[in-house]
Amino acid sequence: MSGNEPRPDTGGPEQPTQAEPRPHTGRRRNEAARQAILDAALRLAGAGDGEPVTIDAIAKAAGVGKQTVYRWWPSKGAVLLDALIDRAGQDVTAAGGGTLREELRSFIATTFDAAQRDSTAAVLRTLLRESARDPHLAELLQRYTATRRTALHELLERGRGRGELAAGADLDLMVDQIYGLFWYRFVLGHGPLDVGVAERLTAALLPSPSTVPVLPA
Amino acid sequence: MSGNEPRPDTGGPEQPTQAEPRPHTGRRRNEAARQAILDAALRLAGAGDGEPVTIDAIAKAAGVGKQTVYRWWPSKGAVLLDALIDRAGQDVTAAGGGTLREELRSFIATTFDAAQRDSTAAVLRTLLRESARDPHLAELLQRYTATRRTALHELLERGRGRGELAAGADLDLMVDQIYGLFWYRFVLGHGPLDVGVAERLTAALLPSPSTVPVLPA
Amino acid sequence: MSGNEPRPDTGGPEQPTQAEPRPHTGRRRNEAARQAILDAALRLAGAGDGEPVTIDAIAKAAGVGKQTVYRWWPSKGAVLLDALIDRAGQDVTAAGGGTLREELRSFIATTFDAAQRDSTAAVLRTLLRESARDPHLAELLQRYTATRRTALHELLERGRGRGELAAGADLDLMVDQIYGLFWYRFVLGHGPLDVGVAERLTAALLPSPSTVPVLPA
Amino acid sequence: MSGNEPRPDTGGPEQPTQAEPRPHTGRRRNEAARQAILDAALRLAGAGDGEPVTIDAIAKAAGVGKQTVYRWWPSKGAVLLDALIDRAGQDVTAAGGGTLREELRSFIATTFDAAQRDSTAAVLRTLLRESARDPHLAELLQRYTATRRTALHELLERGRGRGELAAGADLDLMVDQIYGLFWYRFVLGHGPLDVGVAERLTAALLPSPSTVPVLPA
DNA sequence: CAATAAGCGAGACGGTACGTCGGGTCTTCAG
DNA sequence: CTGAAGACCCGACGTACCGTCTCGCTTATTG
Repeated sequence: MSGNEPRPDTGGPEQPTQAEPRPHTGRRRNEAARQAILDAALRLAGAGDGEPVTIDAIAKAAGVGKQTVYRWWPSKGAVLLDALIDRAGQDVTAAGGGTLREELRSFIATTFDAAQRDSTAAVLRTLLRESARDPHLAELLQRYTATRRTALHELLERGRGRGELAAGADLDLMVDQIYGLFWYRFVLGHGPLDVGVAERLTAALLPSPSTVPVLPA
Repeated sequence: MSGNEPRPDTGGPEQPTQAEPRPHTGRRRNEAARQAILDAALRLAGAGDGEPVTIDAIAKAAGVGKQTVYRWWPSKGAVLLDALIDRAGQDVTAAGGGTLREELRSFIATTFDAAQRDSTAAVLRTLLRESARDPHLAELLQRYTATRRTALHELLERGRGRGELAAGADLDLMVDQIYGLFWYRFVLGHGPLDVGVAERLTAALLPSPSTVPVLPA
Repeated sequence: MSGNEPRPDTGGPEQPTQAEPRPHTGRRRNEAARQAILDAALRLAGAGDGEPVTIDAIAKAAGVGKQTVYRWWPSKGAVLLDALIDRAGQDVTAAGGGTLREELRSFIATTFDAAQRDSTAAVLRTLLRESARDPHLAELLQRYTATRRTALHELLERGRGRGELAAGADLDLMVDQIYGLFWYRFVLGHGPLDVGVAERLTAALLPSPSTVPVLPA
Repeated sequence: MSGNEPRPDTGGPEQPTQAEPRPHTGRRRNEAARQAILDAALRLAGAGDGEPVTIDAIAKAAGVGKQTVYRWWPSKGAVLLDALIDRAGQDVTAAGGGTLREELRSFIATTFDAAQRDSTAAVLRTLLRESARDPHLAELLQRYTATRRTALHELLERGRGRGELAAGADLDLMVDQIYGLFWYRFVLGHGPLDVGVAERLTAALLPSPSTVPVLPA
């Protein structure tokens, strides 16, 4: 396949395909090993070739013993999730500072967009796959999605606080409509997840005042 | 997919746990074996004890050779999906004959309800689990969900035809909001899927005319 | 490999590799089917490609249902043995009419020769293979070898009757020395089975009086 | 973690029927597992009940995963052969120190005897069975028989060196007469393999000078 | 001539064993 | 004392044949 470049001190996050020796660090946790594992996990999960992403495969690709993986993560999926958060977690942090409508549309569009990037998409899919088998990962994933829901929920709350949303609006329902549609389309792939959809979804959730006086006077 | 004749004799459709011999049918497919396999699959998947639902287990529980399973279904999940459609598919057939609002609320509530029944829920979860590993099942599952979406889509179309929905309404988006929320909550289990939610979801999608004159004229 | 001898008409003429329809014969045994099965068995066993020679394979190659095989032969090996006897059994019939030494050498040489012919060799090997698994075939094979031993025994007896062998000679032992060496070399293939060996074996068993003093002094 | 009960030297080579846990040895091959596998293989093959001696059965009886068998042996028969050599190989080592006639008779008798012991006979038969299907084992078996032939050949050579055999004697032929008769009778079972036969076979191969005139005057 | 009785091609069936794969635990050994 | 290496036990996988079975057909014999 590809030639083996040295991967000098693992500051470099790129393993070409296989790993080569990395100095032991004695009694303390080897950060380089941790990085190598996360890298390898992302790389394999993101390869998109539908390979099963075995623990053995990750360990081998990272040039690491299986035990070193199990020592620090409880399951394969935990590694993946960790990798995802480490690398791709900050994407949708959705800086505020506009109308609710603008913020929401931006949030949704950014979410859609982040998931479309090939590597992330593959990792997400793999995560879902694995979470089906691994209850532990399922819980981690649930916790992770909870943080995303909370972020969105707070965005909506801020909007409601500014009076841009009816006081009785069911924010949880709105959040789940957004993320539900997102995951549903993401997993099944039967419909687009682009800016247009983000736009229309925003519109559907926040009927424009001119046509639909949802908001109190 | 296939019509189910009642399997008239054999009286009890319940094999307690193990099966008893069943007559050969020569070179024709043995319908009794098919039933036994589907029964066993549902029984095991619905047991809810989180057991992995092996093919060996299904075959053994059905009193059938493994090859007989593989002869007719390409994968474990295909068996489950077939079983699900055969047994539980007709639940949400959404009888018509009311206002769009009533029909929609009923459809959603029925969908939620069907998935809440323990046996169905377990089967659905097992299906998701397996579809993670098995691309073929994933496609089957996708096809199945497509039929459900179509059903819902037609319900909405009829409503629009009766003028109960704006001509420009994005029906696909609405469908995915509904099923998206459903699957999202079903899988993650972070929120309820009860009648109240069905109600509020309906309301969110069909704003009442008094408060929101969405409809023309 | 082996040339295809014509197998002149047989009624059901040439299967090239696969069979074509052959008329049913109603309630009596279909001789054409029998021939087709024996042919197919020999062909497969003699192919030498090391294929396992399945019953299914024989049936398919003969254009015959499995049951038709099982109806007439108790096991795969029985088919092979039957085929072998039918086709190749008469080879070593060892016409008499010389001195014992000449007859014996001829018998041995003919035996060696017959087994060397590629098609026969492969069938024999397959027979041995299968007889290891199939006790029934083992018995058949034993019966068959017994007839060969008897033939050889009678040859020796005739020689002894003519005074060409000591009255106390252990004919059974001699027979087994000959056939033992034959099978041993045939199966393991570590030594030749040619005319020279036949010659030397004969000499070893029938020491010529003139050269008898094998031992020096 | 590692608190396993001692079983300090494994001295007792007999697992009654089922095995008990054995300590891991980390990344080195587990010798205890190897022993357990060989023991189990011999035990099962020697049971004489004609059971097919499955790999699963060996693994289970040895308290070992199937993979551990396949990791070290290419086939079932290789295990058996290994076991045979390990356990029973030294039997016929043919101590020297007599006349050729005595040594040869002893060698043959010992060989016959070893094969008659029930456990060994069953193992041998199983080996033959398996070597029928497994070309790899066939080769191993061939190699093994070659070592036996060599041993016998050397015995004869030593005799010839001492002048007890004619310089032109065809030792290979003699060897194959001996082992040929042995295997022939062993496999077919149509004649005895006892001391008397050993005696007569020796006499046939080494005609005593005094009695040489086999042929009538 | 119809009815009967088999042989026949076909292939599904209940089983058993196969050899492979991946998971998670364990111990050794190099640094 | 860490981390690599990899053997270990386990159990599911999907395949290959086995020998049995029933079907629907064809045809020779019988009544």
